[in-house]
Amino acid sequence: MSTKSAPTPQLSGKYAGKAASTRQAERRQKLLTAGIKLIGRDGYTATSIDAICHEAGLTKRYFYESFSNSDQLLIESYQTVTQEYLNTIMLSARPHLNDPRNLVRAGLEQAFRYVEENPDKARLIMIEAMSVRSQLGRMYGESYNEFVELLVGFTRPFLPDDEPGDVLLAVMARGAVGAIIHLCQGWIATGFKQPAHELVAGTELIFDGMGRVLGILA
Amino acid sequence: MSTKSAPTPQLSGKYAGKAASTRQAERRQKLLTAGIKLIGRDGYTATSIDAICHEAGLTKRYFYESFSNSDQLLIESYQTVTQEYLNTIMLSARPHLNDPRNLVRAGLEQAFRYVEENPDKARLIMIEAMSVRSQLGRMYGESYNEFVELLVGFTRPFLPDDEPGDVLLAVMARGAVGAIIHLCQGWIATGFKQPAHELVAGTELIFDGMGRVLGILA
DNA sequence: TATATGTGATACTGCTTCGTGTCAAATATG
DNA sequence: CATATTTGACACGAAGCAGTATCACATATA
Repeated sequence: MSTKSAPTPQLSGKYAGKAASTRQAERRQKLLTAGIKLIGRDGYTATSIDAICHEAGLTKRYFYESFSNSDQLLIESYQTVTQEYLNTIMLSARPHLNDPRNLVRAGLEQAFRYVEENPDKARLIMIEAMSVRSQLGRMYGESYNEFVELLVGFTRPFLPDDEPGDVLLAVMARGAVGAIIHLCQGWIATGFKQPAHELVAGTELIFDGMGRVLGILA
Repeated sequence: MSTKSAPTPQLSGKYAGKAASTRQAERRQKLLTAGIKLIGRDGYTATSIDAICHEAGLTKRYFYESFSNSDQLLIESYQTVTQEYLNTIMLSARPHLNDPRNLVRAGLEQAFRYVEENPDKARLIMIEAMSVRSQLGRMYGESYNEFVELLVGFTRPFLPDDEPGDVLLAVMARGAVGAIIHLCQGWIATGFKQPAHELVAGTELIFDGMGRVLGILA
């Protein structure tokens, strides 16, 4: 059919000096950042795909290049921020692995500090993700289990032999995580009026009590 | 203008043997019941006004007769169910007002039992209300404060003089409520697989620890 | 029976969003 | 310069929902 010379130019896929995969990854990251910001600030239902693209400086075509729909973006935003949150807490706690009281204090201080310093991200993972999680069904198991496991991992080295059993220990850890989350939710909703140190101190007392029940603290 | 005789019939507003106000109240109740069921079962964003009206056996006209929009219905559904939840817990706890351990146990047992017996209602007040609450801004203060106050009220009679101060006591109470709510959220999301008594026992341990910290329990 | 009001079904307008498609400009390659 | 790909701006159809309006029928009163 075609008698054209077919010079087949541009096979590398480079554009603006970057490879195709690089540009694609950058676009995806921009969308993720925009999604975290807008969903965290305005809420999931109030955030349209168009708004995210506008915030990211891209068009819808590139949204669907990286995500099949807005649910996918929410899930990935959630996982990204959760991981970051977890990492900062672990980093703060790591220097005190041998001292239960300072371990708890350092972890709690960072847990609340991160929320105050990143209110949008905190709102995303602590408030917005909840409703969708229930509809998406899955992912609740994963949701805060990483925190629970972190907590149990920190606790285990100090446990005496007559611990109350893994089942109850897991329930207590989940409850403790719930206490922190709930306090943060209220803190966010009331504009961080209460000083962080009060929240830390109160939460410390709860952990203190659990430590006594578990036979870790006097 | 009008030379009509104007016989002014039907001033009572009765219909189907009932007064206008009665019929109106019945319709409102039907809508509220339908809203609680559907929002709790399908989620707030997935529930349209049409669906609520269909479930209630009414038409949209009567929805707007009783509620200005779906937010109003959600708020009222939330308040209604929350009050009911609170009442059942208070009823179960009342016989044990002089015994901290049994007081806690009876309250917790009912707190979890209600959730298992009324999953839709529990999902409404524990999951669906959260996201909207944050958007509606207000109402977080009110949200679980009633539970917190209930808890503090139950606790106060047993407190020694050297309690850690109202501020910390309030933080602890909010944390405790958060622990219960979070455990219930996970319980709902995983289809009530875990036996209720395990959740009760684990939560009891948390309360036990707080009781020790507060000087109530040995 | 005649009239006025309550009720139910449904149509309709307006709006928003999703997901896709089109087209011209920008950039790379020969 | 010529051609192919990438990009950005925007248009378009389909769908869903909110809120209102219309019309026929049912019920109450005289």
